Amino acid sequence: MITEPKTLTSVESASSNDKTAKALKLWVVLTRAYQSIGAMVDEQVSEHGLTTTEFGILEVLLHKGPLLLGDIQRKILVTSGGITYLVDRLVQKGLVKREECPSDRRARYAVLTPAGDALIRSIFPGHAAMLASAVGGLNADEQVVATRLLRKLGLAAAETGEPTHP
Amino acid sequence: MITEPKTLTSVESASSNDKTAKALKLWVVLTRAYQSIGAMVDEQVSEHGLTTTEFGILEVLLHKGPLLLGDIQRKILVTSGGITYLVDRLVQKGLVKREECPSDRRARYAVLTPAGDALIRSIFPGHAAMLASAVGGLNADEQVVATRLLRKLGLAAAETGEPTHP
DNA sequence: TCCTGAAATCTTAGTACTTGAATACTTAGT
DNA sequence: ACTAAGTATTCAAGTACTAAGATTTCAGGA
Repeated sequence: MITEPKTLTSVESASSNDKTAKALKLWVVLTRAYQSIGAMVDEQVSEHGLTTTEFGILEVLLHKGPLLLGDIQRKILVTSGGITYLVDRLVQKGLVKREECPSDRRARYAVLTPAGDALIRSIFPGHAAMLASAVGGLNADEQVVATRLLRKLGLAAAETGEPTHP
Repeated sequence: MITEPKTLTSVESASSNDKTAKALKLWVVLTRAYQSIGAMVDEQVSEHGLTTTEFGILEVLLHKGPLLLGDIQRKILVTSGGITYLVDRLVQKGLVKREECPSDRRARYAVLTPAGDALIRSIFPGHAAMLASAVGGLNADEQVVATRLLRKLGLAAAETGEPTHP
């Protein structure tokens, strides 16, 4: 093995290159994994006439109960206009209805209708099973490790991206 | 600690619940991590007047050299109409040009223009540095582990999702 | 009480694509 | 030569949003 002689600056830049190379690689595989699984989710929920975002709203309403639009918005990460538009669509499909908030007349709750409740309950088990199979390339221990690292990664990135308030 | 008595079926379903619960959690944190970092990427490339998809095309052309449109299409996962549309936009911006393929006259290469080459070279270091900072919540060892697990996850999911050809 | 700033939602206009189908041309197999 | 399949393009229509701003309501202080 022959290593090339390096000046100090080239050593520094090599070390920085290694850091950024690792970061780029991590971003690439993160993107690929997300796209692969995301495509499967898209396909499955579209069979039930829903987009993934719509499915996400029904899912969160199923598990958390009625929520203010703003709370849903923050949970699924869309703009304020987006949540209005999405809930409108779900209302048109008869899956969700709006209800007044007694303590704040600006705010509205989104609530599952019986049809919406029935639909999400009928879809959810298959969705969970599909995800279990999609992540089956990792064994249980690996899944736990991956979950821990991704949570840490996501939280740190969210902080970096969103500089602290003034 | 008191544990409830369980029938055999409820034990089985509890074990299955654990499996799907782990899968769901993994999918959630994967999505969050992707969205957090993706938002930062979007913001940075939009400062240079590019969409993330356009940036992805310039990036792959920088690192792989001229590519057939179909190759780019498969790499960035858009439709055939989409790649024509995207390359058209980059041509209009003067960043890319099309060139004939001598060995197959149906096909066209996309090639960076000097302006496109200069642009992507000027953007890329900042992009890489931003990503390095975005994934800085994980130390070097954790990044390596995360990369290995995500690669494995993505490859396995891609196989599950895309059943083998007939 | 009245004002001011901020929060919650809604409205409007626009963007970045996708879908799907039709077209033109080229290559490869028989 | 004929046929089937691959590559790119065009085009119309549609989708799933975002961005920016308007509207209504609330909360707290002068």
